[in-house]
Amino acid sequence: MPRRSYDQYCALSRALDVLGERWTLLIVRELLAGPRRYTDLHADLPGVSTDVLASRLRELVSDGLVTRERVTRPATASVYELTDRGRRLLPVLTALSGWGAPLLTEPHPTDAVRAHWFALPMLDLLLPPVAAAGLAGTADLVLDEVVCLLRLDPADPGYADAPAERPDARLHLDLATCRALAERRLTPAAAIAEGTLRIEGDTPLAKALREA
Amino acid sequence: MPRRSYDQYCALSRALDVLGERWTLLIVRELLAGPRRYTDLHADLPGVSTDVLASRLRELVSDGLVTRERVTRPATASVYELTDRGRRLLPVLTALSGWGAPLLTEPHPTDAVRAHWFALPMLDLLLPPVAAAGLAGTADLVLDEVVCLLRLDPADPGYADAPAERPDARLHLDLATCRALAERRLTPAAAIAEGTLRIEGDTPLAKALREA
DNA sequence: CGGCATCCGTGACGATACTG
DNA sequence: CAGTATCGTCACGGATGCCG
Repeated sequence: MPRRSYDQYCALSRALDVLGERWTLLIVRELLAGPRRYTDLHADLPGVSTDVLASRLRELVSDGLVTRERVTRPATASVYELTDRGRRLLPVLTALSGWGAPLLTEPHPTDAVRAHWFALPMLDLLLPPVAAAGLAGTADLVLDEVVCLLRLDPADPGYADAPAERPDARLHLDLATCRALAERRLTPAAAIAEGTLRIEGDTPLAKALREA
Repeated sequence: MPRRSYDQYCALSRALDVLGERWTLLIVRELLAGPRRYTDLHADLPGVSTDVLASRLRELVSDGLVTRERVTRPATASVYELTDRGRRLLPVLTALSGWGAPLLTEPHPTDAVRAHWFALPMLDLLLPPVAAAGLAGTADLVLDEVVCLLRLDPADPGYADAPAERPDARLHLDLATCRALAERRLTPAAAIAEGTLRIEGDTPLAKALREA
């Protein structure tokens, strides 16, 4: 039985037929941080009910955006991972994230927060200068003491919620600075001058980031 | 009473709180073609029920993406128009449209079709070369005999479903060519060589498009 | 314990009819 | 023309239960 469709011969409508249901794009956001088990997804998506999560994952697999693999260690579990087609949603997520940045004012008391949710706007900010310099590498994002990894590779950009073993650069900043950078109210150079952004490392990538 | 929210401190979630409901982004797509009356919107969004359309428009107005104005000529009507904030959704729509392009294979028998729905992928294709050349202007898109207007102005891109009075260029192509271009299976240069794309005009903009 | 399936209450949605 | 009113249906959210 086919899913509900807009029945319009339009690329946007077709994309929304696949992605438009509740939670779908947020699941993709989680999976952009790397392979995830069902329980991890459920933990990082507070409010999603178990059946809706299972249903969305099934749809994502059948639409070719996600693969599912069973593992037996440490426990029997399903691991979900984005396919290449799914990873190509990164520009969609960064565009949406960029548009939504001004809506991110003060946190609501009931808001959940995860560090890797801020990787999306930072990728949007840092990937262009890295690409312009013809570089690729990784950077740790240290946001209010919590670390996540940015894969600053124009050919295969992404992020993870764990720090890298040997990052090419390490960025220290707080939430307010991150928001200001995401909204383009502040340039990286100005943030460095202010002292609210610190970029460690002596690799070409770290230097390129400092000059961005 | 507040609307349903994901309650996540994340720019993407915030964007989806505003845009994630059914029909919302398709209404924005329609309004990117210029001011529209309620009846026009209802006609170009087959399947949307009157109450849902009215409700979405109210939400869009209250979220600052759309303005509503009452006019009395030719008849008493409401005219809806995107605000600047709403127009800034163009990159989001082109990203989604670009991702969805490969899903646009053969039309389903029940699919609706409108010429200006193809303006989105064409803007995505043509805006970069126009911007790179430092130009701005308008072009008519003649798609299987149906015409719509592309506003190829990097500072204020958009489209309309009516032809321009004096377009700087005029593009003739059919649906299959349009799809191939949108998916990047075909370059404009190759399409011109094949004869499936014809670009008329002797303005700098027309020349830039031919060289793209 | 992880990964769902089931049940149920609520709200969103779609179709039609109707009104200022 | 531009919606509101009504109603049936389905999607969603929360809780519970089952099964390897």
